[in-house]
Amino acid sequence: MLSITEENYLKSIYKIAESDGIPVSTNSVAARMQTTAASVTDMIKRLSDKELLEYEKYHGVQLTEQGSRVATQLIRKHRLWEVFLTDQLGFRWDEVHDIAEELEHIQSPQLIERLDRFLGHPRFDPHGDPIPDANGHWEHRQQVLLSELLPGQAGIVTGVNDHSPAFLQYLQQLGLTLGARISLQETVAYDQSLQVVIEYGAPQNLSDKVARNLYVHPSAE
Amino acid sequence: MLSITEENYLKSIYKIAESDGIPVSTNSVAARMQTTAASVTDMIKRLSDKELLEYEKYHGVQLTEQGSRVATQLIRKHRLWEVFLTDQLGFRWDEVHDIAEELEHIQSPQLIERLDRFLGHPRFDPHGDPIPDANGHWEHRQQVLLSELLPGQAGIVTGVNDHSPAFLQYLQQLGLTLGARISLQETVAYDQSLQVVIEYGAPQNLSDKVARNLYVHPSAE
DNA sequence: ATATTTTTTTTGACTTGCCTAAAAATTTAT
DNA sequence: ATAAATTTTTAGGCAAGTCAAAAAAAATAT
Ligand SMILES: [Mn+2]
Ligand SMILES: [Mn+2]
Ligand SMILES: [Mn+2]
Ligand SMILES: [Mn+2]
Repeated sequence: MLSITEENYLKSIYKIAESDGIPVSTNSVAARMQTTAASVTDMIKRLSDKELLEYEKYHGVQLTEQGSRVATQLIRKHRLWEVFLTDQLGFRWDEVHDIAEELEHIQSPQLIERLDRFLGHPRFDPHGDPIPDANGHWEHRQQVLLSELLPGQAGIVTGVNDHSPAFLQYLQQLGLTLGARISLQETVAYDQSLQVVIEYGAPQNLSDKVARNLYVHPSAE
Repeated sequence: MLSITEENYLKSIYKIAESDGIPVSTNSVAARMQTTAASVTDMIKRLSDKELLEYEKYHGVQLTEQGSRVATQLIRKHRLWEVFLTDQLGFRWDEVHDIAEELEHIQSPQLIERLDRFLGHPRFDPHGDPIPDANGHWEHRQQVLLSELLPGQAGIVTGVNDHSPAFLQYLQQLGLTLGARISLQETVAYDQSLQVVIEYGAPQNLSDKVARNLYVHPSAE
C-alpha cells in the first residue's frame, strides 16, 4: 500500500508529463509539490524501487504502466468526489479542489464504484475535466482555448485551464460557467483582448489571460 | 493541525475513558491501538505538550476540554459518514466502519456541516450510536442490554455493544436489525441463554453472548 | 573550448511514529 | 512488610519524509 505522500508524487508526475512531456525533471516535481529538489530525488528513488517509475540519474523520470494506473485512479477518485461535493452537497466549483485532494486518498475500491453509480456515472467533473473509468479510460472532448476562436465564431464553455479559485470565481461572476455560450466579435490587436458576448448579453471585453485559460467547444454561428 | 495518528489516539483515549472511566492507563491505550506501551508513552507526551490531555507519570491520562472536543468531533464525523455509506451508497452496516475510520480524518468543517444537512441531520448512526452535534452534544436514548430484560418483557433493537462485522452479519441474518421487535420468553438457567421471539416469528434460542451485546428499548408487552 | 550558470544529487540532520530490551515504579500476593 | 508480578517509562534504534548546504553533473554562454 502506498502512502498519501507517494500517491501525491505519482499524481504530480503524471500531470507534469501530460503537460510538459517526458522525461519529467526533478525541479518540475519540486515546484509542483512545493518541496525541495533533494526531497524529490529521495522520493523518486523509493518510487523507482517500487517499480512505479523509471529513473535515470540526472535525466528525469517516467511513470511505469503501474505508476500511471495509480495516477489515473487517483484522478478518477478526485474528480468523482468533486462531482459529489458540487452536485450533492452544494459546494461551488471553486471550493471543491482542496477537499477532493484529501478524499482522493481514501482506500476502498468498493466505495469509489458505489459513489460512481450514486452520481450516475458522470463523465466530467465540475471543471469540465474528464473522469477516467475504472479501467483508466476517458472521453476526449473536442475543445479549443477561447483564444483560438476566430472573430465571428461562437462556442460553449467546456472547461478551464487555470483551476485557481480566483479564476473560477471570476468566471462565475461573468456567467462563464460550464455550458454557457460565448461568441467572439473581434480581437483587439493592441493587447490581444477580446470583445465577446456571453449568453446574448451586452458585448464586453475579456483579457487574453482569461481567453488562454478557458476551453470552449466551437459551435455554429 | 493534528496528524491522523494523533487524532486516532485521542479518539481511543476518549472511548476508553467512556467505558472504563478515568484515568486511562497506558496499557489500555496500547491494547486498543494495537501498539506497544512504549509507543503510547511517547505519544502521550506529545499530546500532553499540545495540551490535549493531562498526564501524570505512572498514573495515566485524562483528556482536556480541548482533547475531548477533538474526540467528539471525530466521532461525529465517523458516524455521519457511516450514515452516508449505508443510506446513500447502499453499504451494509457491517461494511462501513473501516471506511469511516479513514473518512473521519478529512479536514473540512464545511464538508461535515453540509454532509449533516444532506443526510437530514441524523441523530443515530447505522449501529444505533448517537451522533454528536456540532457542539459535541447528543441525544441519550433509554436502552438496556437484552440480557437485562426480564422474562415476559419485550424490546425494540436500538444498538449493539459489539461492532464486529461477524456479530453484525449474524444479527442481520437473525432479523435483529435496528427497530426490530424482540420479546423474551424465558432464560435458560443452565447456560444463561434466552428463549426469544423475533418479530412475531417462531421462538428460538439466543446465547448469552448475543444477549450481552445487543441493546433494546424496553417496550410494553 | 572554456567558463558560467543551472540542475541534480549527496550529505548530514531533524521530526514523527514505531519497535525491542532494560530499568524503574506501582500493584498485588504472601 | 516483603516478595513477586504487573505496569510504565527510558534508552537506543529504525523508516519515512523533510530540509539546508555542499558537491557533482549537465546545460548554456562566451
Ligand atoms: Mn492529494
Ligand atoms: Mn476538477
Ligand atoms: Mn481513524
Ligand atoms: Mn457506528
